[in-house]
Amino acid sequence: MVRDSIRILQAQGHKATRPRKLVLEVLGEIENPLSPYDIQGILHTRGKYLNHVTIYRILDLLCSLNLAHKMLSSGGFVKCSLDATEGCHRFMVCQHCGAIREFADKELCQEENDFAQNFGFHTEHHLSEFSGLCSRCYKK
Amino acid sequence: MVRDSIRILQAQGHKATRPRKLVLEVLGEIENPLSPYDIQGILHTRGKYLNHVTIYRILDLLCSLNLAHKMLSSGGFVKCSLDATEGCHRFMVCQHCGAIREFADKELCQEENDFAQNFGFHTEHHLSEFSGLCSRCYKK
DNA sequence: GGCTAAATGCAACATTATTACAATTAGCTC
DNA sequence: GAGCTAATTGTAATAATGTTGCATTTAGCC
Ligand SMILES: [Mn+2]
Ligand SMILES: [Mn+2]
Ligand SMILES: [Zn+2]
Ligand SMILES: [Zn+2]
Repeated sequence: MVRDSIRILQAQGHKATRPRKLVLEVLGEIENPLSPYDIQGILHTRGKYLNHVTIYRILDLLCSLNLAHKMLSSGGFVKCSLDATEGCHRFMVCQHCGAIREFADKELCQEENDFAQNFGFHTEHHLSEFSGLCSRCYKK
Repeated sequence: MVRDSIRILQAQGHKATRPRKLVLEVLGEIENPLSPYDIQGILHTRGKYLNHVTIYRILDLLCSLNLAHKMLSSGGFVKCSLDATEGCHRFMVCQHCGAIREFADKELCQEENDFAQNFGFHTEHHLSEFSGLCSRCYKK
């Protein structure tokens, strides 16, 4: 996964730098979306330092290459996660316990593509967030 | 629309204050999502002043009552718009010209509800953002 | 190992968001 | 309509997030 991203990076003429590897490493292993400062914090606990400006720039690059994606998080912050699902990022956010679950579904994408087509809109990326109650919290 | 919101506000024991009326007024007439500072700016051009803290608090309240909603904007900021569509907020954002078009679709909601149900998730709000090319930019 | 464009770090700044507390006001009672 | 009071707003201070310009470093190349 991270290796793939680095290959794509290089194939597009970008360097495989230490900061880029570190950011990809974190994104690759943490399931939840992460803000730039989240990433900085995680790396900090591992004794690695990256300037926040650098992290912003790396995330911008990854997004522009579709290797990562910005999304709406429960708190409203910009987050990024590795783009394992080619333009489809969906999240279920529990309003009660805050749990976030990411998933992808190509059928929904198709429906959305068709729908947008009616407006002459050509869709490339699908982001969505369902808020409600997770199975645990719903039972209560 | 705004009148309705005020009624709901009062029914829940909240006061119909001048700042709340002003924020609702703006949200009700501007079609695009607005950030707290957007709202402050619009009011400013009309000779009305509201402190940004007040606006944040009002938007929080409106969201908690489902009278408004936070969303991902093209720039990644938190925006709010009046909730005319009961838990369904969908946006098409053109990656080229930045145009934002809001819409709602109950069929998509149904599909999403069903999908989430498979995970035991009970969906209450649907947010989605399609990014791609609007009809104009796609032609070029 | 040196060269050079690309990338990072740093500093300064801009914007957005939150907190604590004092001042004001909407809605109620009389 | 005047007075009362809890709710709301404004103010000030601060925190968190995001951007820009420029000096320094480094990856990829010869
Ligand atoms: Mn993507
Ligand atoms: Mn809503
Ligand atoms: Zn839950
Ligand atoms: Zn366009």
